[in-house]
Amino acid sequence: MTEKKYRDDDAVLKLENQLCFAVYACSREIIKRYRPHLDALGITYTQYITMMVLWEETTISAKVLGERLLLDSGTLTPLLKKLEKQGYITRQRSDEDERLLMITLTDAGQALKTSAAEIPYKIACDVGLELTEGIALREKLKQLTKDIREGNCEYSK
Amino acid sequence: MTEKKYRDDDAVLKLENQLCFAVYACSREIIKRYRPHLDALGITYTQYITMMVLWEETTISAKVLGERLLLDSGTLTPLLKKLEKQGYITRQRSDEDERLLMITLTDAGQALKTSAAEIPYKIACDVGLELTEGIALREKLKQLTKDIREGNCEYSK
DNA sequence: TTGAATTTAATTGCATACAACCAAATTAGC
DNA sequence: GCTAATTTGGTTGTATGCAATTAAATTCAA
Repeated sequence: MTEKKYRDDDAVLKLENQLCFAVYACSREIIKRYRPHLDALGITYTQYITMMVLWEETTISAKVLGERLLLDSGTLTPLLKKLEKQGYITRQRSDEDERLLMITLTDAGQALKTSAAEIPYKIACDVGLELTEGIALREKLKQLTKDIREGNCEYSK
Repeated sequence: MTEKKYRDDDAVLKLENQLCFAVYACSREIIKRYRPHLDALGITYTQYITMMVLWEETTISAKVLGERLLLDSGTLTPLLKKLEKQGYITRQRSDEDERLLMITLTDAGQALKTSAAEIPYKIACDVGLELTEGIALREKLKQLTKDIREGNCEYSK
């Protein structure tokens, strides 16, 4: 039983036992699957989820966009400039508050939605999860993300 | 019902409905939680999971290491050079096959494991999942990663 | 009302990720 | 044995991610 205890202590630092690595690896593999479909549209994965927010909102401040995507300005600023250069969005300061950078979907950006519409179906096929199972997994991950962000554990600062 | 159909079509491109974004966002938030603990050790998250494999194997080829971590040489090569510079590993060509770069844990690398041993417990506290629930989520993600990599769907190339 | 605190983007620096390409070593066929 | 194909790392270029800092605009407070 001493030996068993030894193995258990070691187990917490084994890669295969890490939830973090399971999430991290899965994320990268999923995004890799999107690439060929997104290459056809000329956008990256991060640009794709950014456009997704714009297809819902049409106009949104960079700050709120960052909150939705959980990305900060260091990531968003260059990404939004690229989307502007590609003609999918416009970037202009708010009249009421010059600090706010308002992002607006262009007609070309709206048109891109039509091209993107088939992607989720193609990916769903890859994933091979039942719809209800996929939804359950997604909601579990959302809850986990929320818990981690709120961090109600005093142990870790 | 026409209106309902319209809403359903739109739903597939909504950010909140994407499993990919749930995984992607969760991954980044988890890694963000690791940062303060890993900063104390002077390593990054990717270096941490790399060391995790070395703590199990002691010696491993760069190729097999990449297969374990699902990372390619473009990511691993500079990362391993940094770990070598920090004294945690050695990099040397195999005698039998000069193409193979053998990575070996040093004493300092082994010692680092002791410092890292508490991290999983601290993170587990943040995550706030029941053990069995965390295991279930982890295994679900592993299966999903496997399915995506194998990609038994002819629809997406 | 005016100087301090706050908010919001942008910038900088560092560390991934990964596709595409390249070079060296090895193996396979003939 | 010798050449072609394969294997394995390394390099390059592009695009994130994110902490830390800066700068401009706005709000708050005495």
